[in-house]
Amino acid sequence: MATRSKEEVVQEFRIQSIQDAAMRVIAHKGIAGATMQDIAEEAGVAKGTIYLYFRDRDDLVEKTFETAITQLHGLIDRAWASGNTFEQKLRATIAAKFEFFRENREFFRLYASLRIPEGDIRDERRDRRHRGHCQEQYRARIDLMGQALAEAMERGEVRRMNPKRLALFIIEATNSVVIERIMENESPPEPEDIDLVTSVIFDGIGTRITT
Amino acid sequence: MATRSKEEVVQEFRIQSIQDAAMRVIAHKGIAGATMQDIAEEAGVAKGTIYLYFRDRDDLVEKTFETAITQLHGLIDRAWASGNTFEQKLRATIAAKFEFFRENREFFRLYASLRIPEGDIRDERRDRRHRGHCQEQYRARIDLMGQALAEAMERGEVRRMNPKRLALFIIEATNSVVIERIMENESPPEPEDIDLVTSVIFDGIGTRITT
Amino acid sequence: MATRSKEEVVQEFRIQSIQDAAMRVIAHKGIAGATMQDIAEEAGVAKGTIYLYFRDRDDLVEKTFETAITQLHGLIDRAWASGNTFEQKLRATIAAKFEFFRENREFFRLYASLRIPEGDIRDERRDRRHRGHCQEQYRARIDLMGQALAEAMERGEVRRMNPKRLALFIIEATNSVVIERIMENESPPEPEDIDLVTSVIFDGIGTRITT
Amino acid sequence: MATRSKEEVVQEFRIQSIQDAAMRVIAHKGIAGATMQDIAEEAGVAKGTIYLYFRDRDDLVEKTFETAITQLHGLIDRAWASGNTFEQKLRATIAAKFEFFRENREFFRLYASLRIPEGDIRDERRDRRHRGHCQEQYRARIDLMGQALAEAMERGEVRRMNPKRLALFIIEATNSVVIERIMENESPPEPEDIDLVTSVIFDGIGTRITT
DNA sequence: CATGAATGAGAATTCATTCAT
DNA sequence: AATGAATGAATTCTCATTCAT
Repeated sequence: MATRSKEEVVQEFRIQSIQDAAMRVIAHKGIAGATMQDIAEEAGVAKGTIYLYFRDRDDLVEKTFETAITQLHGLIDRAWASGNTFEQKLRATIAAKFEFFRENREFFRLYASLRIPEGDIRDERRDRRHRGHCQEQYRARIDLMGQALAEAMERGEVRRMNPKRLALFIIEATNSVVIERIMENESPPEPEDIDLVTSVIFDGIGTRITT
Repeated sequence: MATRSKEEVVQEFRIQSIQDAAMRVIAHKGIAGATMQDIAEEAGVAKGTIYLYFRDRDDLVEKTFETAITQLHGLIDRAWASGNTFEQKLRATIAAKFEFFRENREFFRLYASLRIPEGDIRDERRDRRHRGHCQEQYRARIDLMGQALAEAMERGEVRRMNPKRLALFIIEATNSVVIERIMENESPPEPEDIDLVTSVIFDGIGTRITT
Repeated sequence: MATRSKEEVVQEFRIQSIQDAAMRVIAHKGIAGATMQDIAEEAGVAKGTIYLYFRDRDDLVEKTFETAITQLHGLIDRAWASGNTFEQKLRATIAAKFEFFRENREFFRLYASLRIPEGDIRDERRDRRHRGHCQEQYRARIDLMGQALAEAMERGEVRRMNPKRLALFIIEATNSVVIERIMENESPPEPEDIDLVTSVIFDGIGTRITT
Repeated sequence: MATRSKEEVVQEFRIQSIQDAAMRVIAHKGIAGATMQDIAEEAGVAKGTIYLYFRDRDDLVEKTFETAITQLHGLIDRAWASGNTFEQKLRATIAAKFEFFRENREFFRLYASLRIPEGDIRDERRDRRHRGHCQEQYRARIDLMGQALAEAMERGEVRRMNPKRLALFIIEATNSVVIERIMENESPPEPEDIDLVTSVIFDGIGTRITT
């Protein structure tokens, strides 16, 4: 079994609380506006301390992204596994996202910037940083959903179409409502939004008969 | 006929070429990473020259946003007007977006950041800046689409549901594919993606019969 | 007789109106705060035009100083010549200063900075600039007053003491009231201040008998 | 005994040495000409360090003013208290000023600019800055002297006249000799100048008998 | 380990000066 | 002669990062 020394526990705690602080500050001031000083104050440590646990600012931001995304993905995975049909899975997944962002409003800015990395797209160095992990995770999630869709197509639950494209479409369309709910002052009740999204995704908006 | 003095023409040309440069640099380095020096060099003018045409960095970024978005919206409006049924309009609109971003790849970063403004969400001052115009335009587009949807519902072309929510959903879902195409090295042919998006939006992904 | 061509007249007019503008702007914004743009606008000419008449900013400021001071000194000289006794001359001189600054409130800042030049005291280059002319004029006035005092001492009108030191003292003491009047919102009537100054200078503040 | 932690001592030392550097640089280059870089170099610290102790350039200049003026006023107050008659007090005060400026030649430029603030006289914002403290102190000193004069008038030591006006006159007249001594390469011995000033102020320059 | 004072490279902005028209 | 757009050096201020305590 994994036995961790007291030092390791303390270390992990530090890392986590710094990342939490980073998330809150970034949520408040934006990624560019969040200074190391801000984050250190929010975390209740000295600026220098952050550098004991993170190589530099980029490293902190990246790791903060990853941790939070991993958390979210854990929730989503559990939600996904809970349903039987594709529709059930989708509903549960959307509900999971709603819940996560209800509890972690701060995270939305990190999440939104996940798709569009800050730096130069063509800058080779970036491939080993933000994109390296986060964009990769993003791709992986799309692939996962794509696979699930392909299987649902096999089973006849879902019409046959390009599954990866469809996955992307569904994920982003879903996210749009999540982000909207965060930015709004008051949103419709969650079930209502969940119904709308699943309903449109499954049955479309049209009135004509589908064969 | 358009009567503009030579000075006005030169001025407009300068403004446009600086904005174009800004767009390229922002696309390359991100909004936070784009320095005035970068933009000036890209535009082939001196740093100080930019300040002859834009109050400050924020003003430049904002105006660059606006100009590009206005361009895009012009295209979209024309596309929208070209169709008869809601479906035709939607297809044309998606095609217009594809075309615009095919010609203006740099713009995607500006466009993406439109939804999530930089600074503090709760900061009142932001209301008069980026958000002031761009977020407003974004809202206006959603309202427009919402109205069109409401009318289509009246006509029986579209199922009855919350039209504003649906508008948001459709716009963002559409955008997701647009952005994806930009980030990809090679995408499926445009018509294929247009088909997928319209088809899903209209008929859903499900196989069951809709009434 | 001095015959001036039309060009010379126009030229002098330009020079004068630029200097006037400079005086107003400096009075309003301070020497450091007055930009060439400000002065050009105030003068109703283009920035570049100023450089046709003045070598550079320093030259403009210096010449503006000089012209105004020469004006003031003309007034003072006339006032001085108008009196017979030293006391009469002094009273007339103070009255002249009051009048000049009542009409040219803007000038006070230039005048005040006359004593303490802006740049490095030890900077040799400055000797040929601001100090070159203005400090020189300042010295010359003190010498003049010193000489007048020496003569008054000869005539027994004034006690024997270091005349140059005394001249300095009288000039600055007088100026202090002039500047004060400018900075105040409402001052005592001019004659009152003139009485106070001459009376103190002549008879001192003490109550004991002077021999 | 003064109990200050080591940090406080270091901090005060830093503040003091930066202000000292600022004083020297301003004396050398004038207020407008003194850059943060200059001051940092003179103080032997990095530019950024200054901002750890002063909000911005204005804050540094203002605090430097204040500290030096407070020092000077301390000397003056002690000198003033040391005399019995008004004349003794005045002599001691002048001597104190001479001494202070002999030791702090650099300060004269700050001191001189105290009367004429930099910016727009009518600018309301200035009331909370330079003027805010320093002009206030200047006014306070004049009031103090005015009161002392009023009392001396009561006691019959000084003739009856507008005490505030007189105070202003005496202070500025005195200062004029102080500043002159600084600007001169070689001045008369201090006692000589002190004698001249007190003598003129008390007995005037005239030869006629005062009642 | 933790700290936070110090650093200095780098960013935005201003403005005196030039020069093509 | 007059203009004013363009320039870029110079200035203020910020903030990621280091390192002595």
